[in-house]
Amino acid sequence: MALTIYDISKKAGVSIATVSRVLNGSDNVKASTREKVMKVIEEYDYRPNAFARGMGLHSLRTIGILCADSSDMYLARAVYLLERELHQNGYESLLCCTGYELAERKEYIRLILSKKVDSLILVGSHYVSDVEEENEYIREAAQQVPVMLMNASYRCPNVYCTLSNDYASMFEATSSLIRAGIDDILYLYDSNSYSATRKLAGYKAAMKNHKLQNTAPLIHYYGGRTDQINEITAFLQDLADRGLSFHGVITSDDALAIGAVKYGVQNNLRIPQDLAIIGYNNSMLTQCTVPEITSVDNQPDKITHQLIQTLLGVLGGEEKPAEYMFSGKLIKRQTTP
Amino acid sequence: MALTIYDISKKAGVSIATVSRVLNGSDNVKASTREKVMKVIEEYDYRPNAFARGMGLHSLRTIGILCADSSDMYLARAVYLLERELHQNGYESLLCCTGYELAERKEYIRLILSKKVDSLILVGSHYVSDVEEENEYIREAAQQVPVMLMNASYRCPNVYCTLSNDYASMFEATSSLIRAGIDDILYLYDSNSYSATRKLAGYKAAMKNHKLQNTAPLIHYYGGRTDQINEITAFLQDLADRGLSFHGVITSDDALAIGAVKYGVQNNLRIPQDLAIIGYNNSMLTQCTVPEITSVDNQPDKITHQLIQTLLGVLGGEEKPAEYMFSGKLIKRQTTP
DNA sequence: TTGTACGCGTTATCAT
DNA sequence: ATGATAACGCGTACAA
Repeated sequence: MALTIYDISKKAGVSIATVSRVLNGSDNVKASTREKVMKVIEEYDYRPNAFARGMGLHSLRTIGILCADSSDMYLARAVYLLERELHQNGYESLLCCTGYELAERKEYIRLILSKKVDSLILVGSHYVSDVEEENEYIREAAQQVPVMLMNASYRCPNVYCTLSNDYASMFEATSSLIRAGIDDILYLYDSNSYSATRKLAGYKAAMKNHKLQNTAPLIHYYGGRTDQINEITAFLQDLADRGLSFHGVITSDDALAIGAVKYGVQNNLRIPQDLAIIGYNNSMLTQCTVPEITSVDNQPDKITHQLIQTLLGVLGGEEKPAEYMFSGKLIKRQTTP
Repeated sequence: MALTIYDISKKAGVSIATVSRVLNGSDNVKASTREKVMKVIEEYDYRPNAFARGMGLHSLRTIGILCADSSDMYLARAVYLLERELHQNGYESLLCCTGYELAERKEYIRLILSKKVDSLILVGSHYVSDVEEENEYIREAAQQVPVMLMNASYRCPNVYCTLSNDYASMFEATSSLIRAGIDDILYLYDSNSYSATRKLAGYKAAMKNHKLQNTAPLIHYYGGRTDQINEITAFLQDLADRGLSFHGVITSDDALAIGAVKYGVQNNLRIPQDLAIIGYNNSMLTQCTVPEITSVDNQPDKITHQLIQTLLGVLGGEEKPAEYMFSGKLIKRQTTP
């Protein structure tokens, strides 16, 4: 059995209260006493029991990080950054891969809240739905602990959002192609999440802004798996075979853009002259093809950093803005003029 | 304040012992009593306090998943699979991104053990060193909880290993190129971990097996970041510029293989006739290039599944083998003859 | 089958 | 500055 605070107090010849004070860095301890106790603690490598500690403090300094799929490149990066910064600040991370189903998400959150986490971080905009009643579970969670949303926006007490301005980024990306003289820009996406909706809106607005109204035939949803690049290529090939004409492709994700590059190569199209391509997320995938892919960097590093800072502030009792918005950057490479 | 077991017991008109029995599925409860208690529990959505529960049970059903960097594609996949299967079996996952430094790893493990996890899963072979004293921390951890190693091997009581036979996979990959008539096979790697060492040994053995002794000039360590593909390409270009001749490249990771493909394309080499390439991990990267990359699938799905099954067995008090070894598969694509 | 009473290892509140 | 002691909320012998 592991040592308890009683054992240490006996060995050090003090009361458990004093040991506790030393442990928690209280000022009210004589230097010599503190030293004496510390010596015993180190000698026996004593660590306070986490459960008992949690009972006393009503916290184990643990944060629940929820994401649909932590093997997704973008989400994985976010989770990594969040965990590292939390750890630096003395918090541990309970990882929850909830999948994309609402029911599963709900159940997972109920469970995790009963484990007494200090806060919940919802990574990715899949957690916010257009249907208000599907967001009810967020409201409920926020009644117990602060809820942090990464890349989604939802107004509710005790919910804090940190996100990238996907609308503006996509507006700018689309506009840049139009300015280069490309009219028929295919928009390819694979999600209906909050941020996906914002991206699409940015594309539409840019097209409309340049009097390109009839975008409906150019907007396509790819429902397959994004790690099956060849299926994406086939999807585009099929569209072309059916007579759709396009000289630009903008995608909601770099993987989709890879499919577009392969489609172009496969059809001996000159890139970017015959086919310009812009991806999203500025992942390492953009460097994997020849030519390399122009993409939007929405700065996950900055977002995660701000999110954690906000969280620490909130946990410390500070008042914090309910929403932080960052701008993305178009990183030009070889698939655009 | 949240409800306690006392509140529930009062409302249900029973003692806390009975509520506890209902909660923990004891048989010794009359059906009608159980129903009565359950009704109250559900009515108030009562959840037992996790800390108090942990104290009683000496467990919160939490597993520590440690990996150097959860944004690495391969590790991210493994973490995801582990978390999902643990969750299905009623365990939560404490994620720890420890980085690649020994000191940091040690400190992280000490911390995490004090949080009373039921077991530690060390993902990736970086955790096992050639230097025995650098593995001391594993022995110590194993004295407290079962330690599961994914893709590494280390013999020690209470340590269980589940891994892929990287030696055999690399032996086979190398042999296949040699059989195709390629003698000068460059070996490019980026790690000195346990599994990296095994891979290299497999390459060497295959070369030696075919009387190709002088491999030293062909073996190269790339110390840069693997998500900077262009640096990898430049690295190979530099080797070629210095007069090194090679018609095959085998890499310890798919990202490195991407660099090789780009090197080939850049120099107008015919792939695979002038330059054959084999990657490792069979990640989505293999499908990102033209031509697509032949790679080794070391079946992370099977490994993680077995690892969890072993873990559950061990936690349940069963006797389990100390090591499980899986075979990899060479997935042939377009970069090999 | 059910209830009582104690133990678990802390933190926190009083005294002193 | 230090010590005694009461919570904290649950599990579980043991008793009934």
